Amino acid sequence: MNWVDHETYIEIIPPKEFNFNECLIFLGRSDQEILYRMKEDAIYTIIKGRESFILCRISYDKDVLKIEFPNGVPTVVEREKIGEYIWEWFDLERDLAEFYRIASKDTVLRKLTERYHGLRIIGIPDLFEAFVWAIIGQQINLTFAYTLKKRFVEQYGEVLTFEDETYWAFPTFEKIATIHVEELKALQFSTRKAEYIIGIAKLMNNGDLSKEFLMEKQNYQDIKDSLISIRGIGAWTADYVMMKCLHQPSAFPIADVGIHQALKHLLKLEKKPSIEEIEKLAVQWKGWQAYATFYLWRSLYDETI
DNA sequence: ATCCAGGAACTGT
DNA sequence: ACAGTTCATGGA
Repeated sequence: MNWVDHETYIEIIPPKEFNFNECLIFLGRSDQEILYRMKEDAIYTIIKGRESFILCRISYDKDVLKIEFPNGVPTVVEREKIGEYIWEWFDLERDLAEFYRIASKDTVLRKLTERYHGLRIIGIPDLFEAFVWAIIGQQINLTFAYTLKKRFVEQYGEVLTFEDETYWAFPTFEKIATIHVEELKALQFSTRKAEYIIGIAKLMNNGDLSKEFLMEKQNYQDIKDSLISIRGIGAWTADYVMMKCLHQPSAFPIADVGIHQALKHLLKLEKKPSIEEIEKLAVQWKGWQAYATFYLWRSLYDETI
């Protein structure tokens, strides 16, 4: 992490290919989002400190990310931890030079990387949150997915109120490991999804599953194999989590209907491409499938492309 | 009403 | 290993 601690606030110096406006667009994509809010070109969210939650205001000026703490300044250890979280959240460690080199020679990606230059994968650093969001999103429309997420967070998450605004933190696996399937069904989760989510919370609570455990693995396939062995996690969810949480650049949720839609639109196809057709296109994306996917998703909420 | 949505497990071959 | 079926629930 490249940062400067100013004690009452911190600054994060992102790599050169970074577009903060794209972060604002991505994070503002649903008005049902509950884990962060946008105000005056800044992002407000709460991040867990040693004991309490710390309200963070993230803004961008003169090529630097500025993180302020409207609700009180955290300790130096917490400030560094918050910096690391944001560094990871916006995938600032990644050097995009090779991706852009590949993209410049690719008919699909060239347009996207020109248009969204500096867009980075906005991740989900918390493993449990990544699992839950992926499972919620299985086979339902995104609008309903956000509704379910909002209910879940409001029911089991922690809340912080500051100056008449309410900020929510995602529920912990410790908490969800103690609830029952019927409770989630009451929030209109399907029986299956309720079982999957509580099952994963229990695995994590027992220490049988953690981000550290997964990150220790040597390669993409090892991680994917161990993810798929978990009930409720198929190929799509495994790749989604590897892309959004585990920073695997080769992660590629190829069955994703969003990818299919984006390609159909970009290539002006009559119908959505088959998996085989996508595999053919994606040969050139090798090593950067996760970024290709994220840029394709980005094009879905762009009317002008 | 009908199709579909950022799928996965289950069943049968 | 592969294909077809079932589950599940709201959005458009």
